Amino acid sequence: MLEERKKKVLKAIVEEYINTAEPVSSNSIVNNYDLNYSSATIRNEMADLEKIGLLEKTHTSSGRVPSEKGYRYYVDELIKEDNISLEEVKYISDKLETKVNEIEELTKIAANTISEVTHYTAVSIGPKTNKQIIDNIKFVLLNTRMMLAIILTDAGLVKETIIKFDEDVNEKQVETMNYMFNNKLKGEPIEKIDRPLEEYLYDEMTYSVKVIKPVIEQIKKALGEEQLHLEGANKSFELPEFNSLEVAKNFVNILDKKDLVEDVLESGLAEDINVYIGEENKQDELKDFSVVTFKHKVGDKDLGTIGIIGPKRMDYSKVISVMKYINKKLKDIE
Amino acid sequence: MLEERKKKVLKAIVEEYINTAEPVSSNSIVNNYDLNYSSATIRNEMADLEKIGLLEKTHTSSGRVPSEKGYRYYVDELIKEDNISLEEVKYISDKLETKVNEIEELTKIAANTISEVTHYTAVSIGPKTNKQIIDNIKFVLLNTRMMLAIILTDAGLVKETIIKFDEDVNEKQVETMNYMFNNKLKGEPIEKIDRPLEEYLYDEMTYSVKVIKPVIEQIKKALGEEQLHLEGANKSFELPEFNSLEVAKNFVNILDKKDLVEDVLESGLAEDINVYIGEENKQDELKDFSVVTFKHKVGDKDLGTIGIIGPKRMDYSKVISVMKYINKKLKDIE
DNA sequence: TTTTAGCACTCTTCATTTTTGATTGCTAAT
DNA sequence: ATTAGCAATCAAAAATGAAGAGTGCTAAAA
Repeated sequence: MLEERKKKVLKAIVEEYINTAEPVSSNSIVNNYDLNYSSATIRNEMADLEKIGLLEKTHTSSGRVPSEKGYRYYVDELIKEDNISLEEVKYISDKLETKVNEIEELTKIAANTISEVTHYTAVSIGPKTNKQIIDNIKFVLLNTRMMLAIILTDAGLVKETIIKFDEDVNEKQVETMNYMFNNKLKGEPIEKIDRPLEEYLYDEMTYSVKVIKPVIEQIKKALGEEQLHLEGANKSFELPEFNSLEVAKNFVNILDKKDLVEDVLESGLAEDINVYIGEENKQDELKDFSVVTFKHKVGDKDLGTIGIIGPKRMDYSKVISVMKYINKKLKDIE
Repeated sequence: MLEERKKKVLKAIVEEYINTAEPVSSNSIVNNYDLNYSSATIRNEMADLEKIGLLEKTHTSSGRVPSEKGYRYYVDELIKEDNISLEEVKYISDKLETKVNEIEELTKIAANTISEVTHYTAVSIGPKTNKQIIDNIKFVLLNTRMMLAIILTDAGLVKETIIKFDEDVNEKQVETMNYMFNNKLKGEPIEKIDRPLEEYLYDEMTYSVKVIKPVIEQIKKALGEEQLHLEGANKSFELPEFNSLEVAKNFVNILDKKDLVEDVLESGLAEDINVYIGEENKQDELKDFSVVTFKHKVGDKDLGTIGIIGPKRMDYSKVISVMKYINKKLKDIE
């Protein structure tokens, strides 16, 4: 347990560093934060905080910079109040009130809003489908060789996909499919659309493999496609840490790897807001960045995940407050 | 009209510069290209080419760099043969053979392929819908307050969109809508879904505005949404010109502005391949970049546009060859 | 007339040195 | 326990200098 004054010093240094991106000197916090001690006293405290690994120096005569452990302590112990202004609350409420017909659309809007308010890069991904319960499957014949499959889940998710055939298909066949698929799948989780089901259907239906196979294949493909979305990639480039070409390049590379970003969004374990600082990230590529994510959930229903990827020197207090507020708002909507 | 030797010198300089990104000296092209003259002779030619504005110097004692006019001359007059290898042809053919059910998907794959083969950043956008002829409109009731609208066009495009209602809707209403919309719109271009049509439908149908209005609104919205797609943003960052932070930042900013990229893709006027070099771009933001685009078209049917955004020092010969080949292949598929 | 060898001149790049200034840690006084 | 004061440290910026790549021009050669 840290003494009260040490906490104050650490908090001041973290916040000053978040603001300026420059190593923080003993003098600068004496002047700008209400610590009525001389710089020498602060220096002693800083030396202590460095000893227990919460601060770091870039070189012997430089100011201090928070270590990852320092940020972690700050996030866990030193941010108490919400850091969100009335204007921001208003702005967020307004944007989330847009009428949308699809959950994915809402998630995108939320990601966009977070990026706008925090000035960091946001990513989002639609709901994980494979655990969702199938409520209804509809097939609609578009023409003799083209059909639309529509899958509705209990979470209110609607997925459509086009299926093309190599031979003509008629209404009667589609009706049978409608019956068979619903009969077999209604109430089951989406992941049930698997190998055994395929075989069952081959057996059960008299229609050729040429008809059933593309249906199953395409449905699986469509449901598997995670729709990744990116907001405000350019915003990060305004930050001083992105003046290093290496950092900028790494960042672009990360955003370009969809699998990686997906993995980042999916690896959040906490109930509400996940914060991963630098090396805490499971992904090697992210060890110089911080990530904050949350799952948009109503009950057990997973409706998508939204995250921010930014520098370790991230305004955690703002980001977490905004995310909490948006998460709450989203729950209200659904 | 340029003398033959001057053409050779210009070609050599442009190609050397495309390869090395370094100002080209008289010596380097004497050694590496088959110009059997002394460096002094080449220097004289270079001075002449500079006088007529095809070359530039970065400072008095530096080698030459092509001017935009120089690149233009190179593109228009100096690239004759296709610059595409057997391996590349094979690679492209293989990738385009992937079975896809939607045109947008095919366009994405094509964009990805172009990016892979040329190592530049590719962007693509789905077809402009408003001129397409409506072949069929289908409405499918998903539940009492949710409906799916499916629009098929003569170009083989299928667009679906979900529509939510504030009041319950029944099958009979949907049937009437099916009839009315098709009756009024089949054979008409999509842009016909406009104000007069709305009013006509309000009059003609007995259902409340609460039902008709969201249908029209949402259909218009869904059809208006251009699906922008990006491939290989990170590839550009490997190029030496992107070592300048300013250039890198500009580039990220461009890619982030969807309207701008859309505009870039849409502003191609040429019949097949459009090449815009630096200041030739209508968009201010692109004056330090070059853009090559083409429209994926079958007959009059617009099926999407694909483009590359890269440095002015772009391998025009490779990019144009690859695009021509892919364009041809795409036509074969449809 | 065209081409080229040769050389002075220009300018960038890179490495090295010097200067400046911010900041610390320590010591001794408060 | 706190702080004033000061030497020591180190990065960043500025200044200096040497090396080298490339040109343009002139006068000779083809």
